[in-house]
Amino acid sequence: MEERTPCCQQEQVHEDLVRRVEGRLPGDELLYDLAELFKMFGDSTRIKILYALFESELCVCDIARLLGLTQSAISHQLRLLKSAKLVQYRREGKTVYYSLADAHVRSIVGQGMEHICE
Amino acid sequence: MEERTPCCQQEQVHEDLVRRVEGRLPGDELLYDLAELFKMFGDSTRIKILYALFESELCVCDIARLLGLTQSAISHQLRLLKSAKLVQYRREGKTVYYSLADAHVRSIVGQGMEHICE
DNA sequence: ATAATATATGAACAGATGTTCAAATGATAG
DNA sequence: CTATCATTTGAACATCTGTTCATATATTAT
Repeated sequence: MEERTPCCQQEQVHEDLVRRVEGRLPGDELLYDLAELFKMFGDSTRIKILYALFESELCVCDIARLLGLTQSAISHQLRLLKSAKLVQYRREGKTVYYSLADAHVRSIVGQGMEHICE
Repeated sequence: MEERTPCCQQEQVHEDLVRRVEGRLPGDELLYDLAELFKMFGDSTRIKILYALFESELCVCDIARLLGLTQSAISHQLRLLKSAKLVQYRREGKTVYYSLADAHVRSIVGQGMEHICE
């Protein structure tokens, strides 16, 4: 809330402030990876899959039936979730069962839900 | 890990399980909104903006300079973050200062960072 | 071996997203 | 009023994303 010298047009901006903030930012690569992680939560199909897995381990076609999408679509999404280490799987004969990989998933989704329910 | 009857081809699948899970899923609209929220975190420009605002309130052109993007690009992104209630702003003359809106932002981003740093 | 079934993968396409450029709005100073 | 500056907005465009369809792989049974 404190007053500050104005900003944009010349070199002497909030130059020192900007530089200080810049010094504290995590590296570009890390921030890129973080955005990639959140992209996984940023699609309603994938969010539904994760919520479903909150309740129970499920096979690919269970999820497909649950969401009303093709098995192929679900499989593509599961591959993404797997690559982000949000889900894991086990094979049982022809069937592959997926489940949550990690406790962070619940807490991230939970915090998000809290935010929108306020 | 328990064995189960197989799944996909007929009606009698994991039908009861699927129905139980279905009953516990939040409504489509809520899940859609949740995905929309996480989309906000799913872009490295916006993640950088949020991280910058962890450090300090900043004006639009500070952020533009910090990220090396046009002020227009930042403004577009801030509009999205504002509509998701992740940032707030105050006007001071010609300048508009943005800051974080809400404690959830830090905890969501923090949990995400923990996940990828494991 | 072949057939049947569950899942995975690749290509293609429509729709969404992020940036830039140009122009508009809002605020202050003269 | 006009001029100037910070920000916002709209349009255009290239890129990315999610789905479907067709096909491939993997497992089991015959």
